[in-house]
Amino acid sequence: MPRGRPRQFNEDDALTSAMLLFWEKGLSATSLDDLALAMNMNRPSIYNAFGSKNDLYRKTLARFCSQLDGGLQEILDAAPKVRPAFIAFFNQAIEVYCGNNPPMGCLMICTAPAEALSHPQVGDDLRDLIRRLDDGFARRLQRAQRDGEVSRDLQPKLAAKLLQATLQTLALRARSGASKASLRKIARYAVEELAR
Amino acid sequence: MPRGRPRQFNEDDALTSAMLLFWEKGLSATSLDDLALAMNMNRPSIYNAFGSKNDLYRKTLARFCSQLDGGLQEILDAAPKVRPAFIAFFNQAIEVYCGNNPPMGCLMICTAPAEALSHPQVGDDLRDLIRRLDDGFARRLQRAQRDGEVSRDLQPKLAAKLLQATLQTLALRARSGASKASLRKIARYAVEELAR
DNA sequence: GTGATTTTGTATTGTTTCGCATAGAATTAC
DNA sequence: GTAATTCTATGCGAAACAATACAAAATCAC
Repeated sequence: MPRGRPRQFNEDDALTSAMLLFWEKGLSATSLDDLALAMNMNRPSIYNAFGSKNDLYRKTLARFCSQLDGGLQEILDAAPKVRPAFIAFFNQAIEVYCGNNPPMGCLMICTAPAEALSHPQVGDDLRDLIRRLDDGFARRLQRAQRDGEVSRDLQPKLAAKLLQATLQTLALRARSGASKASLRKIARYAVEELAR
Repeated sequence: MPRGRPRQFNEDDALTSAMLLFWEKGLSATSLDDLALAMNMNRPSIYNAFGSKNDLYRKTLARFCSQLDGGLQEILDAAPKVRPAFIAFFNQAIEVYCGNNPPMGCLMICTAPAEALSHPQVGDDLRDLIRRLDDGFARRLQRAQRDGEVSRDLQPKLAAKLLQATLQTLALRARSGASKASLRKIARYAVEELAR
């Protein structure tokens, strides 16, 4: 049990509120006043709990990515057949990318690149996510190759990068207003053409 | 010949300087002081010549895109064979994306999504570029289909969207530090798998 | 030359920004 | 109870911000 005055806010909820704001407006365009309002906290409490604005942004990135890279990787591994696995993965991503109003795409892909050069740590976060997804996709394709589900002369590492390109285009297109249906078509075609 | 005091700056050079700054830092993180310094202009002169900071950003977007969508579309149409055409297109894009130090990717793809929701006109600019590239790619694939270069059951419009996904991943990966060589591999594999 | 016109440079507007200092409130340990 | 601890709340302050006002400077038309 902590000693002092109990916190008035729920750390997880506050982080979610911050994430939604960063997701919509990006890092630079979001002010601490905006955050304080949305998180229902005073600025000093934010500093105390999460550090600087940059720290807070990176914490929202980390949680977003661990869910994406964890929860979705699970989907990928669960399904026994590779193509339904990827289809389910992409459909879940589409739900996230289009799940807000207006659709906001991917927090990382749509807001981090703009900051990556000014804030090297954000660049590192971006690079890490890309690499983890490349690796996860490649492993799933290699498994499918062992299972004889895909051609022997498919190149898992390169195909994985194009499947991630597909994920990225879903994020960007979602943010620019594309419909779920059109995104699902892209995903289905990508899986047919790239994992065969 | 203009009537009043002659301009001390070259509009094209000034726009280029502004573009490089926006390209590196994005719209929100770039201040008018930064711009004035880089463009070698006073703030009032910037307003007079280019309007508000948003207007200036969108003017840099417009010029960047017209070069991308014009100059590169030319490459695409010039080559008689579809796969070399796309390879040349992607290699040219890689040169642009990795042509600065550090590599900055694509001005539109790496900086506009973050602003797209707060500034609807930027969202429109993004949507327009995506649509124009989809259309240009699809037309080139249809031509290849008429020429018998690619399979009759290839779906040009969907394949075009995946080729654009390839272009986008090149931009994002360039900005997160990937080497030209690794990007060229991705491009080559994408053309092999998607335009066949 | 004179007046019209456009750009330049200085200065300043009022706002917003981040991060913190400080005092007050709420809880636990003893 | 009292002291220690931790969070809250008001609000400060120095800096940065976008945008404009205004006069001086530089050109053209005539």
